[in-house]
Amino acid sequence: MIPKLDIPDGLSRDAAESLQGALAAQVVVEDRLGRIETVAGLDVAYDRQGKRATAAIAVLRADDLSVVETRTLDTAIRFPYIPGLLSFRELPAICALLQQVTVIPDLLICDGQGIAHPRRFGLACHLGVMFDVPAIGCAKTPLLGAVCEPGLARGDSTTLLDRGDIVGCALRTRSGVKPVYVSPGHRISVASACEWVLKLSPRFRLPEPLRLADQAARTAQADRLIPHPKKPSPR
DNA sequence: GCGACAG
DNA sequence: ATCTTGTCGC
Repeated sequence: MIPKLDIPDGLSRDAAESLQGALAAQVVVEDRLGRIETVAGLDVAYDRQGKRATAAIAVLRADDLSVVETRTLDTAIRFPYIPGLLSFRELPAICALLQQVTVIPDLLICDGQGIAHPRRFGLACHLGVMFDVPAIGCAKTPLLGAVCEPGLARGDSTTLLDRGDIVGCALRTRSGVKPVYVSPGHRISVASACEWVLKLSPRFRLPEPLRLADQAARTAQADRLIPHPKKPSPR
């Protein structure tokens, strides 16, 4: 599958922000899900010098959370980390990786914000719009918004408000553990995004697809420094 | 102007 | 994100 959009190289900060403002109009914050059989978690790990990035994807079956496939890809970093412009740093690697996957998953979850963003166009939105696939942003800390502490039980949540808009929610996926910050990326509502994240987090704080992708990215990053392939991938 | 600021 | 040791708790 070919993404309908591309991220130019050597983009200036101003140009990147303008691009977000324009692309934000394409985001659909309503449920346009279709049948969801596979869900994928996407994450990126970096080396110590901040030169190379390893993107990882973990594809799971939505019904029983069994792993369908895990894949990683190493690339050079071309954009610095700037709050609000994370997608320009991580998407090149993620997109390249996603294009290697046999079948694009029915729902994507990434480590970062969706519309809970200054220009309503966080990483999850950019990814979702590029591939025109339902996407959810699930961050470990909020980027903005008035955040109230949700109840202590698993499933408790509070809405994330910013400039009069409900942009997501703080969701407790594990009793007594810090909540995660969920916001729609594309083709999904705040309510559905929260439901999916909760459903995908039966045991740990982070949804299983994201947790496994995070794990895969770090392992691959470590193996890049010291090749220790215990389980060589087939082919 | 000052502080905050996903990964 | 990454650096970085031990430690408390289920």
